[in-house]
Amino acid sequence: MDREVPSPSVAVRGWDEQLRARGYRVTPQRQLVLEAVARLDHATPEEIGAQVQQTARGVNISTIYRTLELLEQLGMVTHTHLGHGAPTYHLASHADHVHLVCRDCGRITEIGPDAIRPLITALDERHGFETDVGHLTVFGRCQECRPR
Amino acid sequence: MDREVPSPSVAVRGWDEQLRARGYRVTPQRQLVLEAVARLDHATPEEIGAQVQQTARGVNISTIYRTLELLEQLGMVTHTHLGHGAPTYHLASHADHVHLVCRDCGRITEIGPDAIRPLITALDERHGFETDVGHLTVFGRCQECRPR
DNA sequence: CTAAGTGCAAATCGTTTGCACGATT
DNA sequence: AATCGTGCAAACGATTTGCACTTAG
Repeated sequence: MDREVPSPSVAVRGWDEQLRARGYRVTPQRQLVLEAVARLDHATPEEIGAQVQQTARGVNISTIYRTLELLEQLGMVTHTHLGHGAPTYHLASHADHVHLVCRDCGRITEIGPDAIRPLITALDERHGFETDVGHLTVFGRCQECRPR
Repeated sequence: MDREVPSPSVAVRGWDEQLRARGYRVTPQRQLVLEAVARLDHATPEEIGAQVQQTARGVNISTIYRTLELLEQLGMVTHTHLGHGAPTYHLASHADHVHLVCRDCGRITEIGPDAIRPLITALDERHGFETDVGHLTVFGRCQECRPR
């Protein structure tokens, strides 16, 4: 790839160092994917691919997948399943929230972790289960779609 | 299909009436799928297909999908996403529970709805959101896999 | 008899993989 | 220069669809 690597709108502090430190290489593709994840928030691999294309044509979708897998493994991004299709990725630093997905209108509401504190505590105390908050999605019906 | 329809090990009371009442036909395939869902609990379409095959060979996988969609629409069955692969189906009457999925060992724990009552209440009061309990899956780490 | 349901095969969607070429260290 | 990373194309698993044939009502 003939594109140079400019200083990124730093999405993750020291992302490049983190890569090198663990023996991975710093490539334009990896930077672009990370930036796309940061910019789009909750985007599918395909959407991330499209976003990346806007800067550098020719980045293959399989590279997107491989890169997302790597970044997730390194703890920089995480994914959640909203609905039935492809998973959506977001920065790990932005993971501490829960998604409410309306089964009728499809609207996705993001809420802070406060509402689920009691759940987390209950699962911990009663089942010894450590909840992965960022991965939690609650399906149901939103205010507008509920019968009054 | 040359198989007669015997009285089923009734999985859903009046399932056949419910179908006819809404203008749908009662077929051996639909009965078999419903029985398979009831018997297997948390089974994927493919597993349900395999179970159905044991009684009647030649039932196509696409029929399984179409039937599950219908039964779900009629409120007889529901599905949940445990992990990344195919969704799992179970009887709607058996829906009032939550799944805890361990990201490390993959173990699935089923717990009663009590632990999430506070969550349901909070989402309702604070966001007007009506939670679909049967569809809720919590990812995290189970007691055995947590570092002590 | 007639519309609804099914089987079959092909199409589609999301994702993964093998391999040769190119780029980072 | 030696690997690691990428692009490309093909393989894959899960699900959907078009269409002709079958069957419940």
